[in-house]
Amino acid sequence: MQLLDLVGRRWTLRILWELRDASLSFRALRERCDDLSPSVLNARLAELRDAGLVELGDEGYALSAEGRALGQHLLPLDAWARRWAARRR
Amino acid sequence: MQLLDLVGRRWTLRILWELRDASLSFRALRERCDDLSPSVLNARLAELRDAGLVELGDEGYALSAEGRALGQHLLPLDAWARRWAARRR
DNA sequence: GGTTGCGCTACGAAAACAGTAGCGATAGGA
DNA sequence: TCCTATCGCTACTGTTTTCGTAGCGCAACC
Repeated sequence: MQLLDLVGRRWTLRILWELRDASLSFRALRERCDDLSPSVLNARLAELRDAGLVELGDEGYALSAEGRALGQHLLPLDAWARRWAARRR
Repeated sequence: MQLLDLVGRRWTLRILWELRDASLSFRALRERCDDLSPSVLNARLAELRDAGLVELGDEGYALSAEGRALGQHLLPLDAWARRWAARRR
């Protein structure tokens, strides 16, 4: 799947995840992502904006309609991940 | 989510994806993944085995029961990804 | 004994990422 | 008007990760 080319890179999924239920400014987003380098954050945001999944509005960065749709499909994955994480400690 | 630490790295999702419906030998898996370096493949496989998602059997590498469960949750994501990829060309 | 395929390692070169400082723009208050 | 604060973002150096390639040790087969 071509989604892997986009999402199979460091920070990409994390950024989508952090934006899942709120708009965040560049700096706030950076803090949420363990203070990753602004250069990398900017590169990922450019890719995600280019892919039409994220957009920059008045209230900062937010998921687009498509980004939210993708986020919805991530939720069951998260539910599974939580059970998996709990199981393997 | 902690799954991101594992899956949010290059090749990890791709490897799971290639194993989704068949066992593959180390070398066959390597070919499917655009001939990625064996060192990286080995590192990812070690992580995935450590996470209990992949195991090495007589027929090569294959998803474990948990790995298959995760794969199931990837299918709707793939369906969405296909539509998304078609939409944005 | 030679060939074939297996999982895997070693190592130098290239690319990605981290860490930190700071720019230009905008807005608000003294 | 100047100071301060915050915004998105760039620049630059050093470390870490990944790539690319060669090849090892092992087993099976002829």
